[in-house]
Amino acid sequence: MLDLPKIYNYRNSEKHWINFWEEKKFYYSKPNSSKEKYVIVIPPPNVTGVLHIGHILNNTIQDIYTRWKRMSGFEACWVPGIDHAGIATQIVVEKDLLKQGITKESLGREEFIKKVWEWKELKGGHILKQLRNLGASVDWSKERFTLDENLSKAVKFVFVDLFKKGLIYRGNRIVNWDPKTQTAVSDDEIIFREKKDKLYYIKYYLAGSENEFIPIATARPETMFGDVAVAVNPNDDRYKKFIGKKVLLPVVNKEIPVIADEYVDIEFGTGALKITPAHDINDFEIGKRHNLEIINVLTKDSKLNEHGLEYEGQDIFVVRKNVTVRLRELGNLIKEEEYIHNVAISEKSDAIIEPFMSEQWYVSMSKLAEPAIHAVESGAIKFHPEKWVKTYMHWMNNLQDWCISRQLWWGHQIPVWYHKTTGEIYCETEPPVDSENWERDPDVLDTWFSSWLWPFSVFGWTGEENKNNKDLKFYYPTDLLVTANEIIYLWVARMIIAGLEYMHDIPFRDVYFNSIIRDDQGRKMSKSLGNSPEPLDVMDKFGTDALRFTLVYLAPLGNDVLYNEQSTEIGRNFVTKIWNAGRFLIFNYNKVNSSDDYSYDNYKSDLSDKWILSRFNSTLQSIDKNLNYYRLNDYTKELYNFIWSDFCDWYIEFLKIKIESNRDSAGKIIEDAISLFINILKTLHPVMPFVTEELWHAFNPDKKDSSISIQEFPEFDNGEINENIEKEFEFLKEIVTSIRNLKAENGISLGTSCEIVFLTQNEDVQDLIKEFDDYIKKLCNVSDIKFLDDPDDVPKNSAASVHKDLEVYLVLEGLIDFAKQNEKIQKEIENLEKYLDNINKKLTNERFLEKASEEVVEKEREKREDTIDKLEKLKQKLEY
RNA sequence: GGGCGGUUAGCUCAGUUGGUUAGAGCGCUACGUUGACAUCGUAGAGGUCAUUGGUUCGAAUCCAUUACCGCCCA
Repeated sequence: MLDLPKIYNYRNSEKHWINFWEEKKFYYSKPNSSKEKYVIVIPPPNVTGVLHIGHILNNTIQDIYTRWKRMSGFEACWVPGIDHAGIATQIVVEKDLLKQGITKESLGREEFIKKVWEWKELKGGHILKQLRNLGASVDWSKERFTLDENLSKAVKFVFVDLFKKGLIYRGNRIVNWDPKTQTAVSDDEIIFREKKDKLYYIKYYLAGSENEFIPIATARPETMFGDVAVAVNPNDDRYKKFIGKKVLLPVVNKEIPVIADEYVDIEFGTGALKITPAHDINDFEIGKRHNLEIINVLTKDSKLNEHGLEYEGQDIFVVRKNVTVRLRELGNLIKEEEYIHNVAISEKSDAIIEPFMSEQWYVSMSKLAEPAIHAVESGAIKFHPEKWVKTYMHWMNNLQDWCISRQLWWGHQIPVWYHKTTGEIYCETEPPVDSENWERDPDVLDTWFSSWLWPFSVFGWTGEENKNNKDLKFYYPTDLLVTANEIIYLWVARMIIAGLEYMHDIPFRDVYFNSIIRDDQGRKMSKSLGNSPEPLDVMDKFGTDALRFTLVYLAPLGNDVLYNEQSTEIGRNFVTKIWNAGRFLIFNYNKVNSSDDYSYDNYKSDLSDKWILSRFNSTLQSIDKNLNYYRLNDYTKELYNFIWSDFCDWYIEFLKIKIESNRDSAGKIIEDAISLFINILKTLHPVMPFVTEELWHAFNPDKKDSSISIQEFPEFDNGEINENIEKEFEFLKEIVTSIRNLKAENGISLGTSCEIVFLTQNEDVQDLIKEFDDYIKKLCNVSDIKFLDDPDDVPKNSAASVHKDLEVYLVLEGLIDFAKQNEKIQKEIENLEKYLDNINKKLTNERFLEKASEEVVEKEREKREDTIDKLEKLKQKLEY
């Protein structure tokens, strides 16, 4: 083996192994494997997307499971891909074109779409290339795009099928209208932002009256042209007398009724509400209940239409000003008040969203949802953490129909044609034969309408005709979905619905909702805040393994993660630790094998060897449990503690001494240690693929064409786990620690050699110390060890520590501060007395003795014995 | 307004079916460079487990209450 360089060059290592893994096609999967499959489909990122820190966690988790299952003998398959992101992509390309002075209208639909494809080929899907840097073990041969031919076929098939089943319909509803991009957007594409506005108080005079009026408070006077009623709460004494009468709508001079509705909040504003069903979702609902007319007063670019009288053609914000002026002139304006409220903004275009009546396509959800509710209720699909089941159910039981049409050009155009003369609707996957007589619906489908088919469309599903193709049969249903809880409705629920409707089976068995990563002040990472570290920079600065490890280590199941770049040091330091442990082993292997001072012989394992094997197997057992229960941070913590504390701090420290004191079998000793270390590397590989691959190859110079990623994941052996061995070794550790402690307390550096006296009557303890006296001497820098069995023989000038069946004395003439020692012992005695009091309280409590289990009582008795014993010895010490 | 979470060391968090003198990492203090590692080692200090009440022999853990914080939906 070649000695390792002092510093691990992760940059070279990462570049090298990424190319190596791809060249060797290790992660390509075949559907005819004899192995059991394990499948994950990636949540497809936007074609316009760039990698952010949340992607790193999400994809690292998918990679951990893919690599773990692959090493555990499964045919693992992780499918990568991207979605076409209708609005976002269209906006990006439109902006690009505008820079050259070109509008999409001047190009026409067909030419514009060509431009979008050109952009996609050139710049789109950059995020997948970034994902390569993460070491994602995806099957690149299966990369998919939601606008691929087959995936498009699937979308068309589903639309036509649902239409024919009567589950897709066209309706005139209020939608969230983005006046800038002129399309409907879904609730989920909207963000709310606080805005300072004004609340206008307006008199609506009672018809025929000069002085009686109802005061109305509104933030949107410009919509009054669409007012069809005034609503008050039926329990509001102020307005009871007006119910059923009419008021005169100012400016418009039209009479509208006063109606009663429980919805009206008596406390808010004046307690009277103007009802504009076309421009407010709540008004729309009230209008429906009272059978009111719907008057749309806006155009698609949010100007007033013909209902706006003299204001027709003016932008709504201009109208707001002008109407207010007019109302003041007319004497109808009572007052204006500052008003802060949340305004809906389009996430993609930043435009203020306008509730807008328009004709859109809808999917009727309630019937489709039933089996999807059952699938989660019955546990066929499991959520991790489980709490999201509640959120899911809450939504599923209050389902709204899904608006799927978008007034865009980029996407799947709706397969519906209208007859030019009869108006008849034709909905098929292929255009009508006499196409000259038909006009196609210009709208495209919501991007999620293709994403909801993702778990089977990626495997070639295009409809009924091939639902049993080879890939689907093998890969569907998939095993795990890893995603963010933000899209539980948007995507997860809909995939379950689609899977059950079209594959008659759930799309995945387990759903893991990964943590949301926030900055160290708890704020969401966002571009506008600039609080998101650039992942590629962090990877370059700390190493990819370091970032992967840190994020998983910090991400507890079900909670958010507060992250800042500096915390990546956790991972970086750990990588360094592992690297150096590997370097130490190789260095010693070479030393032992190149010198005549050492030889290879069989070696009978001692307590420390049995202990580390026991610890390793316990660790393996927990790893298995933690990965199965999706406790990923426990998986990393377990490994971190085992490697750092057990393997490095203790086992390697013992190993150094062991090799020197067993020179004839040093070869065997180091080989055993290396084979254990290689197994450790395998357990670490899923989360840290690069450094483990690098080290594995260093230890296996003859396996140049292979990879740690296709080795077998170590299985735990219950027979190696031995509680007694662990206890015994822990006692040994306690002895070593107590000597170091005595030295530190008395201001004696570890470098200063000194003498130790052990006082014990217990032969097992004596044997243990004798067996390891060499280790104790070296680990604590002790020159001499003596045994005593009579307390009277203990040297007067010594500091002591008391243990079960053992007292340890540090002999150092003249250097011990006895006052300080006594103080410390006194404190310990006080603590122990308090502790003993508590135990005694329990043991004298009859109800405790009655009701607590035998085991627990016995444990308390033992504790009492030990404490009394220890107290006694400590009190003796005080006498010196 | 409705729903779902959270509150444990200076900071970030573990603590899985109630039984530990409540743990880890970072930070802090002291000492240390002996052939893996200063991106390190050895040791130490640091907590009324948000409040109040209840259930229980026993509560950080279960129930209720209050306060504060966060998220989702309207």
